Amino acid sequence: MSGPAPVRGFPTLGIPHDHDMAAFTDAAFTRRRVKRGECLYRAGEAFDSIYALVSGFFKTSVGLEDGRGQVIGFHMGGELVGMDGIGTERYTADLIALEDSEVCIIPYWRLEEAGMQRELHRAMSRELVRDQGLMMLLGTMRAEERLAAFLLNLSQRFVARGFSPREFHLRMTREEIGSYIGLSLETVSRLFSRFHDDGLITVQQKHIRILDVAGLADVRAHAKD
Amino acid sequence: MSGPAPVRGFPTLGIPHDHDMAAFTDAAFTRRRVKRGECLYRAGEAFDSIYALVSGFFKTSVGLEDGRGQVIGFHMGGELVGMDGIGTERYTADLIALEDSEVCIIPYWRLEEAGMQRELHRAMSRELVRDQGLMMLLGTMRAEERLAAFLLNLSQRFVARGFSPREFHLRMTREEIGSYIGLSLETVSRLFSRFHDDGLITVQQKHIRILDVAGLADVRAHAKD
DNA sequence: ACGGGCGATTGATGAGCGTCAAATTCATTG
DNA sequence: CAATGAATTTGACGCTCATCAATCGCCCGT
Repeated sequence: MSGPAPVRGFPTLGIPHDHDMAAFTDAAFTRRRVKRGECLYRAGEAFDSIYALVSGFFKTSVGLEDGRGQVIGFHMGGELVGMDGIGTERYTADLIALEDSEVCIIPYWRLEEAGMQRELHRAMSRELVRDQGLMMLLGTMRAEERLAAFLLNLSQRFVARGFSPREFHLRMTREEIGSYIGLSLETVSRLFSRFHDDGLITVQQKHIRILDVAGLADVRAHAKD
Repeated sequence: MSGPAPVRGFPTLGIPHDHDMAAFTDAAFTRRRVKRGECLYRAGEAFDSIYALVSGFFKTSVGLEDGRGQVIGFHMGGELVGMDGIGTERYTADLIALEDSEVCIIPYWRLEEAGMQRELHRAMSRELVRDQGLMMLLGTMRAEERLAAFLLNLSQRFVARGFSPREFHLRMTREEIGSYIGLSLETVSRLFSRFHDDGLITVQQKHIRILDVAGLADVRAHAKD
């Protein structure tokens, strides 16, 4: 009696395929356009709605009273955000658009009557798994591995949405990347340069092209050597 | 137009008060006793049930194929675990009892017919917030602050369950603590000794007594000095 | 009760990465 | 189009914390 083989996959930092989102972006819910830099909700505000991201790019971040804060997630079209507010009736993080975007506003109470709870469960569960991946990254990986994992994850999510997996524009600053993966902005910049020198990627400002996917995956996998 | 003041609280690493758990531990669901070291589910196994922890102490951990792994949560009576399996129909982490314990087995499909989805939403949302706290800890805090935050969180959770907030038994090893908060077991041990020398706590093996709550909170709050 | 083994403590050493600083490039606005 | 400020790059330095190693003590089972 061996049972199913344990899945020991590498942390995903986000599930590439968010299917079944069509139900959330249906015409039944009101849409809203948000411009770059705009904030959909802030930590502490009363919770009322969940947001289905239709298009664009977002970050969620939390702050400490002493000013220190951290980016805890990047989000793109097809993802659901705001579920952190269900438990306490208040959002616990800020959601900020990193480019002009569009969202669907889904009042929480309407989920029940719409019979979309299964979808909500799945979305929340996926976020729990995503968080597990980020905690693994922050807890066990070294700087190189973190950035490689970050880039590969972005690549996966872009390709799942019909964009090129090898060439994309970063919507966030080095500082935001560093905050997300637990590094200083200088270290992030240095690692971009090193990956560039090693022929793994090309970097021009926020434009990234991945030249050697396998090489990046190796960086991510090998602890030290 | 100022809006509600943003709540900039310190990461909680777990919500002390898990009310409304009574519905989950009702006689309607089958109970099971697990002995120390036993495993309720493993990463990769087919998901079917959620578990309501009645009594005892547990850890959840995930592994990497190269052997590196991490403790991603400690759980005690009154908490709900296993929701990570909903999205993929497979658990994504191991759940292991750290002492003789008791759980309620809640088949996922029975949640709907029991009308307990609201409770499930709340429980999952609280876990999302807990994960946010741990990511903050792993991403922005220094070693001292991490251990102080860990101890204060344990204290809060114990008192919420009717135990003493200032005196308790650690159910986990130094290695498991270190894995959870992103430090080596040696650093954890050294910090226990330092806190002891500073008069903040007394440590005898796994028996902890908190002497100076405010002092610990200060360690947690002050970045450097 | 006793022995074996795991967990914990403590020290020494150095690597990794944060911090400070300066120069450079890019983006945005008047 | 020029100018100002923000974002990025790169270097130098040092601190924090991981690693390696040895010892000690507690807990468990026989």
